[in-house]
Amino acid sequence: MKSARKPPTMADVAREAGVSPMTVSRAFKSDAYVNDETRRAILLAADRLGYVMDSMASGLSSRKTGFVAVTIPSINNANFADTVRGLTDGLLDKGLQVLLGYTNYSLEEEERLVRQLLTRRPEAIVVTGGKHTGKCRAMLENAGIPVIETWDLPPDPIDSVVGFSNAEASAMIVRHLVSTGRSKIAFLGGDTSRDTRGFDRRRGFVRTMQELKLDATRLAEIGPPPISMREGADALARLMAKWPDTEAVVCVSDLVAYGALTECQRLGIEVPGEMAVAGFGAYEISDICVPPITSVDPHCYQIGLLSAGRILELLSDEEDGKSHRQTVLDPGLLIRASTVSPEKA
Amino acid sequence: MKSARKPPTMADVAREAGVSPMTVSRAFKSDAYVNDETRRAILLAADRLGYVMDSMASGLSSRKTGFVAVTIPSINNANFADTVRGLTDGLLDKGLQVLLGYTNYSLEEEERLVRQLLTRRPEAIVVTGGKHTGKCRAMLENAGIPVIETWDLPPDPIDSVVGFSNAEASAMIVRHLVSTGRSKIAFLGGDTSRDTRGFDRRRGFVRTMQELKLDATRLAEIGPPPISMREGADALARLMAKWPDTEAVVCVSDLVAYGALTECQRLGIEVPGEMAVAGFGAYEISDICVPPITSVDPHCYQIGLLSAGRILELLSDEEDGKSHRQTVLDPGLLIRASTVSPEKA
DNA sequence: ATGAAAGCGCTAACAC
DNA sequence: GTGTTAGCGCTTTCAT
Repeated sequence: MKSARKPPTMADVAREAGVSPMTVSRAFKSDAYVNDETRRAILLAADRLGYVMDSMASGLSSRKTGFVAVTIPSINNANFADTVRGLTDGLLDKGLQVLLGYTNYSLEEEERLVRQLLTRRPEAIVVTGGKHTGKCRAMLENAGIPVIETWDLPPDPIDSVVGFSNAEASAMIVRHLVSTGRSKIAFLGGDTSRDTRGFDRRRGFVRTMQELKLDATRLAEIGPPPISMREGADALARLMAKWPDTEAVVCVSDLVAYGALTECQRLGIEVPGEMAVAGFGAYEISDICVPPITSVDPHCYQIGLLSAGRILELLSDEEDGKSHRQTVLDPGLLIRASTVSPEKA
Repeated sequence: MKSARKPPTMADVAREAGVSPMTVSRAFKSDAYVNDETRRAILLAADRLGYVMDSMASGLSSRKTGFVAVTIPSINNANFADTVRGLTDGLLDKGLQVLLGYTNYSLEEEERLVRQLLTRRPEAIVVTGGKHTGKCRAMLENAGIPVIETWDLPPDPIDSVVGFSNAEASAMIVRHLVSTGRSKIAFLGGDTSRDTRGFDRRRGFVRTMQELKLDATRLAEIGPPPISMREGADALARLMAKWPDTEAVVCVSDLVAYGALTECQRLGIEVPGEMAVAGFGAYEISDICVPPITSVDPHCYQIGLLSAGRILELLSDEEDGKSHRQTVLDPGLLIRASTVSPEKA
């Protein structure tokens, strides 16, 4: 089909309806003053011509593009997808559209992406994480729009924050495992600083183990993110080769945890009898697998929804003064059969 | 931080660098003729001011927004995420940016979304599926840009197609199961016309079973998409309550298949000994779970990559004549232990 | 309730 | 190689 003729403009609609372009413009805004009958006629004319507004031109003129830019590390990740859903849902009625990009867990790619996104003059920008290259941070600071850092609690926030403590998430898990009588506990993943959140979870593990006077050296390396289930399985195999008496594993994500669980099944290690397995992220898999896996729920969707709320707040209020607000979420601990014996559950 | 001052314009950079705005414009295009030294000076001046191009204004003027619009049913789906990755990767060097939206598997939402996306004047649009509301189809036809329908083989395509036969995917699975000696085969999912691809998979199942003179009535209903693993598990339970002698299940997706597999484990049904389980989508889960699940690989990433290629083709060539091209992919059958006994594998 | 004029930030087209 | 002019499609502002 691909009719190469260029689409009709507001002027075309105006001519068709016998009014001025300005009236057409008003007819398309729900709030503006237009005679009901005139509006109806205009909308009809528009329909006849197959007119679709040009929001690029509209944005240029009004200085409101209707975009909210969002960066996530990976599009293929249920956790971040949920956050994006929350954002989209929270912005929908306000006429704001999410402009999404992903960084492949790389700060350099984030810088490139942020520049590209700012090029579209979004009205606000939401980034995952609180660590950025210098240039990237500068761009965000100077963009003149609300900036929300999520999924983390940066020590020196750019503007607003909607996040949680990844270190504390690990601490919760460790305390839970210790309470079930385990002490030879290992951590799988989080060895690369590329995945800052995973790194923090590992730091939280080590710190908490040390606080409890336990051996915090059982750490299995996994490659850079995205981390697959397979890598989780491999990591568990290596772990058991090195420390065969390990009683529990804290995993950087549920995907790793599930991989580890399947590896236990292959190795004939009984879960939770001989080995407790815990994950992070409250992915569906950990709820339904056999046995279900204990996990931490970071409330991904809420992160998005709260970010949207904060954006709307910042966009309406002219309170440039009291910015720098932190919204701290409390991750929930989902205790399941992978860490507690059935009779105790 | 949120400095509310509005960002610098090209004119500001021009002043700072002592040149005309036009020269600044050229300096930012890699191909244009600008003195190397002048360009360097301009880029430096831009950096000093923290200048970031306004591609909205640029797009308005040049009639090239650099957007490729994409609609997928759900953002929380590894298959569609892979297609988007393929698209993004295929468009990256050409300076085209994916503008993503999701429809929640609803044709009405698709219509709303397509209108919103067209508003941004994308240079091409990629939609998932070949079924649309009348208005939506009209908008796509009249947009004057390349339209790619994916993940399907529509009988009456709008423009280009990059897809595969969902019905044939089921046929492959059925033939495989029959070749392993099963005949009492059921289908899980695909009962709602909302999920047109799932529906087609189910149609393919029924048709193939009938062709083979087998009972094609063992069909378990599942609610509207997105379909969770849990729903797959529930469906299997209902199926076994109704037809306890079922020997194999063909599932509308790997998520359903995995849910069914776990339910078998809970019910003490041995897979593949007492029950064969097959899925669709080649999700990672089906590769790593115990036993791994036989699946169909639709080559999601390739769909995206090929769509990107087609777009670049259509955008460069002025061959409006020979449009309507169909690219048909061949899904691969991944035979795994959930349908074949270990000794036979 | 509607219209006219000006301009948003950029680039196409042409001049030099 | 660089500058000038005009204008992309819309909305702001002011007038009526």
